[in-house]
Amino acid sequence: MALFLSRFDNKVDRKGRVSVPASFRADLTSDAFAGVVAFPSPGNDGAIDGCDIERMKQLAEGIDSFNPFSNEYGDLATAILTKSHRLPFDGEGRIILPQQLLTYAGITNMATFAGRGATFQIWAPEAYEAYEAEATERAEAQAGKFELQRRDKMGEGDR
Amino acid sequence: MALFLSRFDNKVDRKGRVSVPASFRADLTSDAFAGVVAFPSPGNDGAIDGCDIERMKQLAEGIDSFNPFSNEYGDLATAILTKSHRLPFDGEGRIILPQQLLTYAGITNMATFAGRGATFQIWAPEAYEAYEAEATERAEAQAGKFELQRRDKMGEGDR
DNA sequence: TGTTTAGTCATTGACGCCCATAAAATGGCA
DNA sequence: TGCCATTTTATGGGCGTCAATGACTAAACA
Repeated sequence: MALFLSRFDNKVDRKGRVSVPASFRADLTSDAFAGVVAFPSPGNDGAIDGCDIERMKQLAEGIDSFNPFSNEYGDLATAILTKSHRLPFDGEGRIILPQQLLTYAGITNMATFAGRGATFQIWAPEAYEAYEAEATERAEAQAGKFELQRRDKMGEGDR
Repeated sequence: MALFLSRFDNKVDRKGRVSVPASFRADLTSDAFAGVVAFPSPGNDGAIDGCDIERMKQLAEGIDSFNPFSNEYGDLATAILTKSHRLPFDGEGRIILPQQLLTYAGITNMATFAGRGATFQIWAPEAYEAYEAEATERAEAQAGKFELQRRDKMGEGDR
């Protein structure tokens, strides 16, 4: 599984191109596709979720396990799959963020890449600052709970 | 499995021809057939469901292997299979949408292609806008349910 | 022979690909 | 530990190619 860490603030040029952090690229390059899959985050308003093609395939297969003509399938496909974009790397490891995503995230000059383990997010720097402050506060409040959760998971794995 | 993503709004010319998004074409081209299989969506009124020939075969087999004496599924099979069209690509990757489907979907000048993973849909742009708004709202309300589903899937994969 | 239908060619604008430069990180060596 | 050399990364710009679409021509039908 991919492991995206750290924060990077990169420039968006006139053509809408952004360098994807070099440390992310290896995990985003496979035989199937070399680039990012990006979509408006269902969880964080103003954030773009990014992941590799494999993860998106898993997501699509998960959705496909519903009846294809059901509301569940349609709603999830519409909220995620139709709003997703394949963004291939150019020779320099850059991607072009579509106008739609730039507008949604309020990105103009700079884009903040925030590693989140299996996925990452792309934000307008100011928006990320605000989010980080809130999220950090919440994380501290829930730190104890998280430790417990993690120990349980690891226990399962050992069995 | 095919992975159709994103949304594309393409022009429909006087003869009912539309360019299929280039990124869809690879997944729609096989030895068996190069083109789209299209039928009125059983799930969304006003939408045309599109897929590759392989998926349609699976659909036909799925229906066939299910209780063949069930009226519900018999009707559904007839509705889908009889109303399906093979729409081959021309030299430029365009298809001709039959009058019947154009009328059904209310498509005149423009057609919206909406990627849905293993399949995609074709809409009149205005109709899609309205649907997207509803579907996104419902999806947000059910986000928790979806997360649960995904976690189950990933758990299975690890075992 | 007029009219519709499908296949082929032409245009234009966006995007992919390439090269150049600058800034930063890394490693070697004194 | 401090300095220099080398490599990697980030960024900017130019140009060719391909996708989307419009126009044209040939074929089929009445």
